[in-house]
Amino acid sequence: MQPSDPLREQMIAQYDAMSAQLQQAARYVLEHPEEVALVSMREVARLAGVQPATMTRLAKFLGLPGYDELRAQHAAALRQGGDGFAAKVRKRVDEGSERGASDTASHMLQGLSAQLAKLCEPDSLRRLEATATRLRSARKVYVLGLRSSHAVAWHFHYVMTLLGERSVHLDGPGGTGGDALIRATAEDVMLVISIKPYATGTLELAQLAKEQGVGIVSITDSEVSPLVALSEQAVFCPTESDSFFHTLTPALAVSEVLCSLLAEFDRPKTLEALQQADEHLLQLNTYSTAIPRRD
Amino acid sequence: MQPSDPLREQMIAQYDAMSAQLQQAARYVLEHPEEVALVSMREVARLAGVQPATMTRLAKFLGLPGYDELRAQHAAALRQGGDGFAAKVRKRVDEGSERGASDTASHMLQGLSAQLAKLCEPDSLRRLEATATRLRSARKVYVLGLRSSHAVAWHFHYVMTLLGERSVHLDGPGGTGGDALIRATAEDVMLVISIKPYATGTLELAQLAKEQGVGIVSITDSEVSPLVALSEQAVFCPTESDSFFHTLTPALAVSEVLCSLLAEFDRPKTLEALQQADEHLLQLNTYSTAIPRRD
DNA sequence: AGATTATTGCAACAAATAAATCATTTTAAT
DNA sequence: ATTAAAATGATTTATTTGTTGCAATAATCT
Repeated sequence: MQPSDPLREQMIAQYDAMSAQLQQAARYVLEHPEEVALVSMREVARLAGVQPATMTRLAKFLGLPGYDELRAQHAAALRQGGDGFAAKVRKRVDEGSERGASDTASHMLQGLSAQLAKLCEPDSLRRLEATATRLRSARKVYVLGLRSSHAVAWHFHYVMTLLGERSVHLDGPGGTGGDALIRATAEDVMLVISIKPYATGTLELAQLAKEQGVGIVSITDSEVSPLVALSEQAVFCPTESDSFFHTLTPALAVSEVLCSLLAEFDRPKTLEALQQADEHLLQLNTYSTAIPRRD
Repeated sequence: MQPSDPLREQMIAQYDAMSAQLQQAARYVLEHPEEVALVSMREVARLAGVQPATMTRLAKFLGLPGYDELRAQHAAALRQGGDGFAAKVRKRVDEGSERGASDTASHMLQGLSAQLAKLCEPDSLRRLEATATRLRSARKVYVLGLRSSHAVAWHFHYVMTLLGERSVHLDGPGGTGGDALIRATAEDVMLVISIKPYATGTLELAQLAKEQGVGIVSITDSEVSPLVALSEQAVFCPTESDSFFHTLTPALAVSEVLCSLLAEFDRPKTLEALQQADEHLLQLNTYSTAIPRRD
């Protein structure tokens, strides 16, 4: 299946050096790698028509400490194959192995990279497109994301602001964030961002908005997120990382993709809006390329 | 994964009827179907953070005779997906031929994925580690990021807040953001985040801080960023994307890695801080898993 | 508030597992 | 043909597995 599987190659290379029973076992393993990963050794032995002990001996013959290692390797291969899209990105994980803290960092970044690659699965793309389409049809877009999701919500709103005046960020000092919903109608859509643990406030506001007839679309972390029940459309993004915290990076990526899709829908208008923004910010001296000196 | 997986659908449908522990178990199973097929029940339970018995109970709740059946079904699904390598490629080709918004999205996500992978280069890792080390030595960490970088700055600050009280976010209503610098000293460090176009305000504040003796570290987009001249350490992250906008996703990823490295430096303290935060937020009823009803 | 129910954690259990050990058979060499 | 040597089969053993029963806890209802 995979030409880059060193264990497979080794089995093929050493096949002729094996005894009859070992060959029979090896042949079955080569032809049914999934079974090795999925069922017990005894079952594999039975299917291969050899004694259980033979499987252990095969593993040792290959220089492995035991059969468990043989299964582990096949399981790892199946995990990669199963994930499909993320597979090619993940393959470098074993190779990295520098040292110390940069090891942690590297591992984490590779994980994130794989997660983004996973978002390219057809199902995710469909959801992204549907969500973008729904947002496009809205008169106003209310953006809601509390606590950790605040960063994503704010950024989405910020970009939308550059694009036009349709976006309203539901956040404000003194807990007045929800006030902007007062005049929300069924023509509007609310983009809700929330990942586990779900902030109570987010769910309450989303629920309220829905009762007002506002369409809800969401970026969340699971099919069983409480947001799903409220939403017309939802995009799912992974949040796991091998650090102490959940990662927001995939959620932000999703948000950026949505912005991008919305911008693409009407390129001329987008360009015009961006140019307006540019001029405005230029006049305000918002940006600079050198370190300004103060008076 | 496959929309036609009846067990998955059943779990999603009955999710709301499950108890808390059952939900936690089900969520893990939904998000990691391969693991269910590949490792033992006790291991799955450990990974899901529930008791072994809960996995058995989940299986029974779903109407299955026992956990073995749950695994068998997942194994069957994985067998199909595993050697369905060809099927997957075919699906991808079909998808490609229809061209559209999902094409843009897919392309963008793959680009982002590649950019994160690129951050694993030795030079980047060195810079990440050095920056984390410098931040670690600080008495206080001032976090500064305006305009588009606000999202990253805020998120970094938010995570650091969960970890302890060393972080100060330089942002506030009415342009008072810089005031917190009043008592900044040479023992402190400022983390500045800015990408092109560089906000003037960011550069000004950073410059001011440096004159006060505050050490500067930064996340920025280029070796020739104006921040480099001010900074003791800098991490560079790509920002290009094939959309109209620069992407912040790599910058956020870098920020998350920094948080993670800082957390790793002192694991016991981190765990304690997180537990404190948990308790605090629990008492405030900050989080919820169900849609709350209002009075 | 008290009673009842459901939920959860714990520990014990029998079954099944992989590995190790020993006995038997087969093979090859002198 | 006899004897080493290797290979195979059977048996045993220490773990590990999935399950179940029971007490402690939390939630719900009257």
